[in-house]
Amino acid sequence: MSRYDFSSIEKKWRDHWQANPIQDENSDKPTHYCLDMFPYPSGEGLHVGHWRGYVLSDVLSRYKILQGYHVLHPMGWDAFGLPAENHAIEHGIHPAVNTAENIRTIKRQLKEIGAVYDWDREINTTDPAYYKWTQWIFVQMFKKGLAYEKDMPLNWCPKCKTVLANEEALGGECERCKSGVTKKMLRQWMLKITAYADRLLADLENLDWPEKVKKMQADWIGKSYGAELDFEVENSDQKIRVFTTRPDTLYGATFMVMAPEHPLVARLVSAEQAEAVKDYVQRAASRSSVDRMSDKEKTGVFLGCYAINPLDRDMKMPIWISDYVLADYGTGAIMCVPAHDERDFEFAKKFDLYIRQVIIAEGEDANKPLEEVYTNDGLMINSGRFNGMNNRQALEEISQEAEKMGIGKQTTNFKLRDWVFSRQRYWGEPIPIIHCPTCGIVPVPEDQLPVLLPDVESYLPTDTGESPLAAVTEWVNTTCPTCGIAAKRETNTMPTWAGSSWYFLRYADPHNDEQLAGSEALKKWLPVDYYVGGVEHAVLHLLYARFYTKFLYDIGAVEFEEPFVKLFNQGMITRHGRKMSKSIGNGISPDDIISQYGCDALRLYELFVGPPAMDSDWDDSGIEGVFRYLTRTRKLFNQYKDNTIEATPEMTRLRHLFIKDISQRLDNLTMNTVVSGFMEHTSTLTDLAKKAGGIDAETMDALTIMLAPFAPHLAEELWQMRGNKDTVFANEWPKYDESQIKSDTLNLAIQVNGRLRGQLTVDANASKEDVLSQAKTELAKWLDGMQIVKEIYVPGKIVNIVVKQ
RNA sequence: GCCCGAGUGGCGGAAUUGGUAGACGCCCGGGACUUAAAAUCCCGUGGGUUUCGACCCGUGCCGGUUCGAGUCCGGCCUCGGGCACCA
Repeated sequence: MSRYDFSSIEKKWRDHWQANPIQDENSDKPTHYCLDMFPYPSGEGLHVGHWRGYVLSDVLSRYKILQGYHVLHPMGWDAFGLPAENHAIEHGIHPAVNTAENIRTIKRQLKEIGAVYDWDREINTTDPAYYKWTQWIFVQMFKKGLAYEKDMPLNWCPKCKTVLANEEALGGECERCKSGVTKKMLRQWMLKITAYADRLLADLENLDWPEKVKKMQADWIGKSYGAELDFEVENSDQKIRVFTTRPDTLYGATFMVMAPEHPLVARLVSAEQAEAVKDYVQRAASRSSVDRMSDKEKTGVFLGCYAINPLDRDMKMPIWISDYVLADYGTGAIMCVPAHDERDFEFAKKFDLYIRQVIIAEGEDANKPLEEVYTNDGLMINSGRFNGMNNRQALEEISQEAEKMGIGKQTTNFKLRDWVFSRQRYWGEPIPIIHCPTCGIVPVPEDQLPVLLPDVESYLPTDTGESPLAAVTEWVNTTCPTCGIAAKRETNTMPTWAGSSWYFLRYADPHNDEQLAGSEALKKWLPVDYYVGGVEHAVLHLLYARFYTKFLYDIGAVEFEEPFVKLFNQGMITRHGRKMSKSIGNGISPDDIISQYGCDALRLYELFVGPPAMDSDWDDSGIEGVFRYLTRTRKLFNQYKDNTIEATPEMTRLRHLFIKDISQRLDNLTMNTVVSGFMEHTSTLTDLAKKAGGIDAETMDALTIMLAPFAPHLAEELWQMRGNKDTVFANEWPKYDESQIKSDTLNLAIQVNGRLRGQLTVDANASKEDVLSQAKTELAKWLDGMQIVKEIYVPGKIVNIVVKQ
């Protein structure tokens, strides 16, 4: 038997499904929405690493179809973004042209995977009919005060020449080009995602998502509980407000540090220190965040003035500025407790500031000098009437005390910052805003949406912080929709995340031009039941999409608060241990694999390569194994398709075991072991068939149906080979009966003192005494001359005889 | 520094959650078929000792619990990932 002719089989069924879809669009079955994170249509096309998630979601979709669901499994394009724009800059070709070309390639590739994508629902974020609604959402946010303009120091990527959101500038590096990010003072559009911080955090709890992703989001939102406290400044009527999570350490606050950008710095600085402070502030402003973070040692300058510790008014706290205090977290100023905070300790050591210990480990000598920072819990010392109290309790009581004194209140703080939403680039949705000299900021009226992205002469970004759109004067100059006088359009565009923050809604009703999606369609399909994609979007796309959904819920546009019920992150496929990419030259094109082995084999290997949630290394010869399996299965059906016999007891038992193993493993998403299961059980079936001279119809049916989600082309072929006229997907997933799996005999391991000494086959109904006496006969040579201490029998598993000399 | 993962044959990985470690596959070796090769099929394949019946040792390291530990507990080591001055 030679290798099976996959190419004609696969072509035949692809064409057949195109003409005869396996699902009825008007079905009234219960619905299931299985979604892939839609791709950016990169010029590199897809490599086999991308396919891992797509195969997984396709298998799950087909499984759901066989379980009687009407499944929505759509695909589309997240097509705004820098690569297309950079390509345009280099070649002078409009990004839309290049993007369309890339989409054609990837769409062809996706069709060859044999996926059940519903191409009638294809969406493209750069389509004006789509981004009309992206802009509409922005206008709604503006109306609710959630989109606002602000001057602030922002992450600026000098290479991409645009501002970046905090989420795009992790570790001070541009998410796209890895350049060091600098700060630039610019007037930018912001989205008030912080207004949703509490809900975004609280609702994580109920999501069926990987714990890792939930934790990453929770950390990113970063809620902390503490108090805001006001400190008087000596010889001044100014007060400095700080945020602290440790009010219990208030007696140990011996100095204070403010961010260099803090508005009070200029007012408080003494004449003697003015020069030094000015230098420091300027230097801090000019340094990139990478620079600032790479500092090994703390830096700072004394302001020349003192704050007063409210609980110990004799304690004069020198006020410093330092860039280790962040201007945009808390109040931009901190009380420093060097004895109990590592950073404050380091700062105090560097500048020789007073350290006062206020918490001590239980049982420790209070007079022993503090040698290193103590951050654990303990008992209060040097803290007036709180001495001897547990510090956790002191935290409560000192907070209350501060509140009573009118100098503080309990509060919470978030690490999450508002979302910098404008980009100084061409290839994005224009922000639908008009600047009018008399009316100010006016949103484009909804009936005038979309604001079309105009053509430009040059796509080059500028250094001025202005988008290339600013040069298109005939587009920029418009009239105010409110008062009608000459006005100018906003020239910034939206970040690429804008379109992807709500696309999953659009698939439900992709051609609606009245609403972003009709409520009937939304009710039918949403929220997404199963979302499959890479972990790299843990705090970007997934957080933004949750925010958008909550906002749309608040304005009544959708009826659910969380977009994705269940999330699965597939692992990366590497080659020689490295991520596949064109620049490294280790990418493997699915096109080549398909022409050599067919897409069913590729699908199976994508699953067999390793546990779906873990990274796996692509092995060129590994696919041989699954290909051989498909060949053997084809051969088996060729041989026995007409030899249907009565099921032998062994065959019946195998069928139930086969169904159980595949079903359970599939439900657990351990796809690699599903493939193992197919191989193992099909091999057993082959042996049984040889012995019996045929296979029963029910077993052949079950195998074919179970194979269908994994190798749909071959399964459909096998189904047809046996004379069936309908599609294999019209069947129901086969069921198993546990009682049919039980065998008449049990194979037991027998041990002496926990060491394996043999095997025993016993009747399944044998009594404990019976089994033990058989085992002892078998173990005679090990028990001879020994005293039996204990006899253990775990039914169906093991016998262990414990002996001693 | 902090927070997650993960360490099992030559390799990718299984192990029904405390019960026969190494399923399934790759690679490799032997055989059948063939003029030959490819393809296919069968057998072998953790290490060691061996009187060929079997016996020792083996899941990163050290210790513990248990009749029994890859799995549970305590302490380390290594690798991968995430966050990183958030007061």
